[in-house]
Parts: sequence; structure tokens; C-alpha cells
Amino acid sequence: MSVCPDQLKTIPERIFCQLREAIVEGRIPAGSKISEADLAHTYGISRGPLREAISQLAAVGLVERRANVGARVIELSSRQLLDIFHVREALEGMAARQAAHNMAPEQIAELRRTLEEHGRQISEEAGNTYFQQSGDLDFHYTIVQGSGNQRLIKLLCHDLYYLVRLYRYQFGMRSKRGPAALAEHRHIVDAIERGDGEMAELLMRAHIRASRENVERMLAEKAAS
Amino acid sequence: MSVCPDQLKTIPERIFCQLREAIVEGRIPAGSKISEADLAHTYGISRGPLREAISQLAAVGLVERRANVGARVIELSSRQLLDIFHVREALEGMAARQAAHNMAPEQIAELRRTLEEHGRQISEEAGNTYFQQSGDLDFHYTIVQGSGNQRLIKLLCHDLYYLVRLYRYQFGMRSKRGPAALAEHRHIVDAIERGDGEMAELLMRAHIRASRENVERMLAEKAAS
DNA sequence: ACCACTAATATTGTCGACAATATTGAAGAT
DNA sequence: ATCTTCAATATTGTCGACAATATTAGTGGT
Repeated sequence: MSVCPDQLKTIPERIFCQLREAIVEGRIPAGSKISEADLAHTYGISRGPLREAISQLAAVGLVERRANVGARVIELSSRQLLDIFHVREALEGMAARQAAHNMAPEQIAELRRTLEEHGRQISEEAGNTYFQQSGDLDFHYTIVQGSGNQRLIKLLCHDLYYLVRLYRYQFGMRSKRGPAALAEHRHIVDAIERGDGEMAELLMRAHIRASRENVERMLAEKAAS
Repeated sequence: MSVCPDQLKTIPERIFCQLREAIVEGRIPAGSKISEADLAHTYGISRGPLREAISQLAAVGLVERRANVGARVIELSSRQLLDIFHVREALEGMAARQAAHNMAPEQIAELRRTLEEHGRQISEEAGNTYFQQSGDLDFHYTIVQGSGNQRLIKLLCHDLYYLVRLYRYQFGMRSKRGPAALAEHRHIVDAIERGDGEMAELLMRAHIRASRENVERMLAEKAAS
């Protein structure tokens, strides 16, 4: 059940990982307070390590902390959501560009497999869109890894993607862009495979921009009702 | 002397700020060990708050921490330096694009003033390039603020720019691109002023790319000797 | 002289108690 | 009835001591 690797030596590391997962999945609801005493008791540890874990959560932006008041799980406004999309457009565009230059053949093959899996999920139509979205994130994840840029990897895979997952739980949006997104993914991999960084970046940016515009439409609908 | 605002309520916040400044300016040398006991004694505080401060430093990537071993100030490899440049190219390009759409007239005026100041420093030729570089960073800082994208602002102004300052101290490079950079800055502001986001992004990316290529040349020279 | 193993030391990790601050509730005044 | 003030309570911030782990020094063996 727990996705947190056991080799995390120290208590703060483990608790941080568990809390992050709980927040991202919504088990700790957005806006709710993080009580040190409660959680320390729940996990059977002292407040010291717990505080360090909370500090880490604050550092990656999953909770907001105020001195002498405590920490609360963030609530993503639509403004912040669009901010994230713009950051992703910039960073993942660059990731695709660098992946086109640096990605090993084996990594590209893995990318193709992810794509096939994604296509299978769509055609099955059993269509729990959750798995589709999970597959979508796997795709982006693999490309970022393929960029070989350690800082890019940290920013996206270790920080921003958790926020993306949080938003998907929080807003509960089912995209319906599945087939279109898959086609875009294919074109991106093609560009990467032939080493065309310029085109890979353009396509990745267009892909994320389309996704953002889709979200903007859904937000507008929601606001109208 | 201290740049850390006094309104930082809690001890970890203050210590974090002070340590960050000390690291960025090289008073705590790259690669040196951060001893909890020593620093706690130096600052006259307990180890608890100090540990939180160190955790924050690790979170922004200024120190590396290993369980049961301790924290060391990072040493930037040229690889990591180039990684940072690629990230900056992507993020600041996007910042310029959004600044062209969102920047208030007063902010643009401030940008012009920064530019004039920068020009004055160059013509004076008294040319302590440190101040030039400081002015350069002010320029980039102001544009990012003008983007209005909170996440972009945090990533660049609160995290990445400290690494940039660290590298400038660590590598001690004096750019000599002053005049060229100034001209590029002017063109970027022009594009922002007329609301041309596309052009502002292109120019900003070209500007940072030129800076990176300059650094690559200097690294190659250094490696040759 | 060099290596392996062990003991001594130093450093980090964790805990429980106390201090400082914020929040809550009740009492009193207008 | 509403607002203000102030005390009671709860929560966070800080500290010093102890436990666990890594590093170092020393000893013995080959």
C-alpha cells in the first residue's frame, strides 16, 4: 500500500513521504490543519521529527506554515493552477528539447511502451480516467528523466508533479482529451527519436498549452454554473 | 550588514537566512561541513532550531545532507551550472512572456531605471564587475516579479537566484559581456513595453543562452590550462 | 610496513519537558 | 444584544539530555 520506500533511514524522511502521499490523495483534505500533537500521537513518534517533516512539506509547497499558528494543507486556486501550467510549459518544453539530445535508446523504448499501455487503456474504454491520467504523468515523468538535467528532474519529478496530482484529486477533473493527448504524445516521441530538440520542445509546449486551455474552459463552465 | 529582515519571527527562519547569505557569499566555503554543535554554539541557540534551518538549506539545494553523517555546502560542478542555465532559459523566457502581458507601467519604469543605473556603472568603467553583475541580477529579478506568476517568482527569486549568486562567488567569473548584455536588456524591455510576449520570450532566451555559451567558453579555456 | 578488527570518540537522531504565543470562552460594560 | 477585556486553554517554539550511528585511533596480526 505505502509507496514510501523502506530504505528511508530517518523518521522525518518516512513521515514526510507518508504525509505527502496522504495529502496528494486527499486523505488529508485541502485546507485542513496539520496538528503536531495529533500526528505525533498517530504515528507514535515525538514532535521533533514530525516538525522536520512538516518543514519539508512547507518547502515543497504542499502546506503553508505560519509562526505560532501551525501548518495547513494548501488550497489551489484556479490562479495558482494556471501558474503551474505555465511553469510546466516552460520546464517540460526544455526537458523535451534536452531529452531529444540525451535520451538513451532504451529510455526511448520505455517511452514507446508507456505509449502503448496508454493507448490500450483508452481503447478498452473501461475508461477509469484515473489510470489514463496516471499513464499521462508516467509519460511526462519518463521524458523529464531522459533530459538528464538533474535540476529539471528535481523541480518536476520531485516537486511539481505532486502538486499536479494534488490538483487532479482536488478538482476531480476528467479530461476527455485522452485520444488527442495520446496522438500528441506520439508526435513528441517521434521528434525525440530523430533527435529534433527544437521540434520536441515546440510540440511539448503546444501539448501542455492545449491541456491548460482545456482546463481554462472547464473552469469557465464551472464559474458559469 | 545583515540582509535578513528582523520581522522573521522564529529562530530557524533567521538562522536559515543568515546561513544562506554566508554560504552564498562564500564565508562558509563550498564543500565544508556544517557542524550542528559548532553553529549552535556560534549563534547561541539550541540544536533543534538549527536543524530546521539546515533542513531548509537542504530543501533549496544549498547543502547536501546524509543521514547520520551531516550536511555539507554543495560544490557546483560545471555540469550542474549548465543545468541551471537551461532551467533559467526556460523559466525566465516564460517570465518575460508573462511580464509583457501583466507588468504595470510603474514596474516598467522601475525596469528602465535599473537599466540606466546599469549603463552608468559600465561607462564609469570603475568596473568592479561585481556591481555590474548585481545590477544584472536586479534586472532579471524585476522582470520575474513583473510576470505576476507566483510560482515562477518563488522558483527563481527565492531559490534559483541564490544558487546563481553562489556560483558567481565560487567560480569568480567576471563576464565582460556587460555592454552586450545591457543592449540585450534594452531590447527585452522594449518588447515588454509594447506587450509583445512572444518576442520578449525569444529575446530573453537568447540573452540567457548567450550568457551560457560565454560560460561554456570560459570553462573550456579553464579546462585547457 | 600494511591490513583487519575493535574500542574510544564525536556527531547526528530522537525524545520529553518547559516557555512563548495564539485561540477560545466567559464575564462585564455600553 | 453586541462589543471589549481578560483569563483559561491549547498549540507551537525552544531547550537540554539521552540513544543510535558514523568516524577515528589504536592494537594486534601477518
